[in-house]
Amino acid sequence: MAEGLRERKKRQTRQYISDVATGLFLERGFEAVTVAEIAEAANVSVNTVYNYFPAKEDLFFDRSAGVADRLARWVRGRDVGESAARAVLRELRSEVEAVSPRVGLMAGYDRFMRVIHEAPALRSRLWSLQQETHDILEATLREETGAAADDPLPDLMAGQICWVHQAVFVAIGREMVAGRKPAEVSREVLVLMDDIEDLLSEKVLNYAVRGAA
Amino acid sequence: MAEGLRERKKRQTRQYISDVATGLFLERGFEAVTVAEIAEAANVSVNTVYNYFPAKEDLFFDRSAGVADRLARWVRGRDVGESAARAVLRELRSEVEAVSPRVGLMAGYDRFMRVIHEAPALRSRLWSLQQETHDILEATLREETGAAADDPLPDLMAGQICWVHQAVFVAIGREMVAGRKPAEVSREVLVLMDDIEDLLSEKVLNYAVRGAA
DNA sequence: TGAAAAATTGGGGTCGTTGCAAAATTTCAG
DNA sequence: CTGAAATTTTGCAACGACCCCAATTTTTCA
Repeated sequence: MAEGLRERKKRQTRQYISDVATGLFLERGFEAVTVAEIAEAANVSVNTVYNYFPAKEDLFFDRSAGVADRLARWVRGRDVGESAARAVLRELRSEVEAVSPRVGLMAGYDRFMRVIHEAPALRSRLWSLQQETHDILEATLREETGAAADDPLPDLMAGQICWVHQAVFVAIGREMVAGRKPAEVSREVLVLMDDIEDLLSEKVLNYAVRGAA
Repeated sequence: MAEGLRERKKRQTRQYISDVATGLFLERGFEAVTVAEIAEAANVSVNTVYNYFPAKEDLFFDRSAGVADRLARWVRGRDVGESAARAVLRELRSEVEAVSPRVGLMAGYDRFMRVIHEAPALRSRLWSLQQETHDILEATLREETGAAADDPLPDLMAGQICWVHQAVFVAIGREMVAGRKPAEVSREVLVLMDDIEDLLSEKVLNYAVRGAA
């Protein structure tokens, strides 16, 4: 059973509104497009837009669900004998090496970045996402290491690991906006990641090592 | 001569509006206070408020001018033989040890933090400030080390140093909001700073050492 | 003292966002 | 197949931040 035609239609409508909105944003910028225009272009009322999306920014970031816990997932999936930081570095390198769209290495990603760059509201959203990523990662580290509630280390370690993540993404964003080709950026970022790893202390690189299975 | 009564009056008006606004914000929260209310309470028109402050948030952060370049100033003022990171750690420890209001160690600072915490627009502003701090610090490190324009290190080092700064401030904010006494928080944060320094690699701790005078 | 410069104001308007109640649509029991 | 119930969509009105512009008041200085 398809669990209702209603549900399907709702998801459809939601997706359609988001698509139309994203299209307009990429074409004319975030601030230049009004919610009323989006509604009209999607053949719904403004209220319907707000029924699905709590704010205008959510129309843009709809695709990026499940990004906030990516770091935490990587940490949870680390190998035996591997630390949290090294797991993240490994996964990140793997994505970069594969020129994966998941890390922004794709033709046309520069358009996305440019739209974000020009809209303070969207940049603000990215910071929120970063914060969320940090909080989830901290909680995960706390669980995985069994650290006490007043242990400051999970917080600090999450900060360091998020910094790695952020540095990589900022670099990718900058190069892509500068008009470089994904493959080029991939190679360049891989050497940057060596620099980044060099700046991490042994304490960070050896935190939360997974014990023998 | 006093360079004009006009200038004086302008500064006075500006200060007064900001004071009235801050008072209202601390009393009732950022979002609950309307710009129209502020204008009325300050005996000016709404347009005058916007003449002095580009946005509502600027009314709250008016005091924090010159915060964005504090890290850069500390780095520029480092001793002979001292690195950028160590200079920041030293100055920061000095402020924390002195229970300085400049780092939020003062009675009533919890009110500030709480207002910020509850208003997304204000949190967003803090992130902007952090970003500005980073950019200024990066530029300073580039100058001070004479690094090439495509050298990634100043960017990364600025990231690490800003992380230190941010970790300290977040900790202070959290403890103050929790209702702790400034002196207590000071002691506690000093030991946290030892943990933080422990997480920095030698590369970071020895970057941009000032040569002999 | 009077004209130029600058500050303040009021009015009107746009846009994001919310609340509410009416209207259209979908579901499902009988 | 039908009608009532549940749910979605919509229109309308409103609030608040913010902007533009022209009128007006205040300050400056020749």
